[in-house]
Amino acid sequence: MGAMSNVDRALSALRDMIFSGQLAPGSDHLETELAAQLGMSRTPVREAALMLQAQGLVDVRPRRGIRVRPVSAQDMRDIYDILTELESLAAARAAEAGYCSAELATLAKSIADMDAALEADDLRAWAQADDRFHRELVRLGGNARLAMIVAVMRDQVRRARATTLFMRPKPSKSNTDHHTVYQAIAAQDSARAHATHHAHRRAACKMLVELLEKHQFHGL
Amino acid sequence: MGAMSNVDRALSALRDMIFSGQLAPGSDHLETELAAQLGMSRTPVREAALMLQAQGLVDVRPRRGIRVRPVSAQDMRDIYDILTELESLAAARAAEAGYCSAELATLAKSIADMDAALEADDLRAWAQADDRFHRELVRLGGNARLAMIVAVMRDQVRRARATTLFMRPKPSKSNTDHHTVYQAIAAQDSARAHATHHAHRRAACKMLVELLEKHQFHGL
DNA sequence: GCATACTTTAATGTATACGTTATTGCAATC
DNA sequence: GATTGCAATAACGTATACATTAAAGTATGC
Repeated sequence: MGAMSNVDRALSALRDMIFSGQLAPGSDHLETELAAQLGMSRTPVREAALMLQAQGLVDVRPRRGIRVRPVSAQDMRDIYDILTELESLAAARAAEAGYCSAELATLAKSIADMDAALEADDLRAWAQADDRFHRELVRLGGNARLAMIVAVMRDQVRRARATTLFMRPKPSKSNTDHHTVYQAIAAQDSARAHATHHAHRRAACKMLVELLEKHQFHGL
Repeated sequence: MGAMSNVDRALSALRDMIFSGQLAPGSDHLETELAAQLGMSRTPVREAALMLQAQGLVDVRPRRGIRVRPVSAQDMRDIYDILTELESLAAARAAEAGYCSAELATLAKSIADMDAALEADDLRAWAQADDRFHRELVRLGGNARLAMIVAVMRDQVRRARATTLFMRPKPSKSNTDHHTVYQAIAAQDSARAHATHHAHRRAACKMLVELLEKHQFHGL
């Protein structure tokens, strides 16, 4: 059933450790140590590390160990540039696809959840719902490769987003943006979906980069 | 010096075999066989296969072997959608960067090479120069991640492009497009660089997809 | 004291061995 | 004849052993 190989376990364990900060950004870790920690041999750890390298989460450097890649403000700008274009394209394509409201239910639900979370001042719940919104939006775009790239880019900024979550201004503008994007998609207004989401992402990027630079984070 | 590991050798050998069609799209290949062919053990072949999977060139499927991923017309559309957005963004960013003409020399050279190749009716040379143009354009965009994604996407359509190279109409429009993009970048006209390149890519996509569908390629 | 060449060491890259497991072929049954 | 269950097999996932190699430490000469 649960065809969970050791490589899968290593992958998800390492991802968790990276996102939780248990493996700090910039820190190095030997294959042997990680293998011992995870209770398996070097082989699956090594393979997992290679996959994480392909996803830009670590650098595998001969004899220096597996390094957790820190994310600078410039990295953030680069990543958001990519996210902005690709997610906006997905929004436009979703609008063109002519989904009925039933097919947009998940998207609507995540927006409602965000509103509720904002009301309740529950930022963690808000962030989760925000995640769902963006994932669903990209799924509706109907381009699997695009979805994969976006997922990888989002993973790269996950730590930074989590760290800055409580420093940000209340994301009420964000919520109205999501509403607008939703309406544009429902109305099959491709151009508006694109434009609105594009602006939404640019604003998010600006805010995050300013936060990072203001707080002098070397690498998150 | 030449720090060539077996993994590196396997990677480049497999890439060559995939691009040349020696490993046909859709075909399966056992780790053991490839290892024997490349004169090494399974380990480096396996690691190389995992990397190629991350780059979307193969699927590694337990007990069915390493499958060379075929590219359908729909894949082509998806890939070109991504390429169109990201390369156009790169063009815009390159224009904003304010490069001097010396810094744009490589770009200019590749355009000149394309013109010369077209004049000489040397399509292979034209394709090579076209490759250089797009690679350099993306490099000038200054976003390393974007460059990497674009490279991966281009690799995925490489075979299909090579196969259809001699079926295409003479790419003279393509050359004038490149000129226009170059001029926009040199003039630091970000919007025009973006718009021109965007249109250029959309046209290329349309032409390729029509070719693929007309000739009923199942997967290239 | 400093630089250089050598030794040592430790981590990786690769090969190989082995247990596990999906698939294939075959036989028995309906 | 088709189907199901079982046995055989072959490929993979993983562990481990070994070779390679870069880095660190050490001794030597100046």
